[in-house]
Amino acid sequence: MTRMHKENNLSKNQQIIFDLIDRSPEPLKAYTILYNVQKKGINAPPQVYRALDKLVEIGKIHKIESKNAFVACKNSDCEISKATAFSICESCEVVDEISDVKLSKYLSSFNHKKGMKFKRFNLEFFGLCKKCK
Amino acid sequence: MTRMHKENNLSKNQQIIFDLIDRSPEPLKAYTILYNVQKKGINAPPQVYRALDKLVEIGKIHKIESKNAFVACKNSDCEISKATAFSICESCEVVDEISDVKLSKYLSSFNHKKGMKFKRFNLEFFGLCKKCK
DNA sequence: TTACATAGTGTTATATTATAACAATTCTAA
DNA sequence: TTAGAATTGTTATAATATAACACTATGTAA
Repeated sequence: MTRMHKENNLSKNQQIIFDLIDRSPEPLKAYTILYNVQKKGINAPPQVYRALDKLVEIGKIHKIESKNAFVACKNSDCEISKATAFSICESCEVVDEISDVKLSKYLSSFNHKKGMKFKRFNLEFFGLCKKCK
Repeated sequence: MTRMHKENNLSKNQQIIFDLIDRSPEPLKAYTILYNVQKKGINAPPQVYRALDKLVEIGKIHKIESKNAFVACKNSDCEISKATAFSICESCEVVDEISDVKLSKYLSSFNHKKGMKFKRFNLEFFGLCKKCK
């Protein structure tokens, strides 16, 4: 019956949750998402976490690890969330995804002395944003 | 009564918990720490989390955000945990603190286009370590 | 030395974040 | 059209983290 929204590769729950995150001016936590989609028939944590996991996996959203919160990817050419960088204001908590080609290239080509080859990185900068400083 | 171990600025609980983390070859989670220090009279989560908070604050340990786990600082000249970088093996889960002066300088002087001034960053690289690849 | 502020401790309870497990449905590709 | 894969719905529970409060220890400045 209810068709999946395969035109953009997202299932029903994935689309509902992505839309919510994408429209949010700030990172959303899993349970905040849950409360906001209960009217759409998503009732339980696993439904939310499953959609989040998938959205992270395909690079539509990113997890801000220091906040346990999720933002939509604003960086269409980030290689499927393999190289993420964020700025986080410690006062107003605003989060921005950083799209800096030089930074991204520098880190993507960084090689560990101990012989480890990196596939992915996540960088979080903290400070005060323009407004707050 | 029991003197605090002020010779090195750590209180009793802080010292017990730091020693455990420092001796561990891998990042430790808060409840793993709790189970391991109960014989020393630390009984409840808040005691562990308070010590962890303080140890992070003074730079003796770092939190690996993607794992909710803690490691001792191996990098005596990292400016009190203001600039941290780690390599994490996705297979064996080994974590190493990266001490790379060039990397550290590059990131510490990185300036956001949007006018934010950074005070601190945390970088986590993921991949396969020498053994696992 | 006292007394006061600050930091640390111990404790119970609870909040927050995340997953296990299982049955059913929907989608996709052959 | 049918089998495998992905998704959904659901209940229960695990794992991570903090609130709140009473108390003790410590450092320091009068």
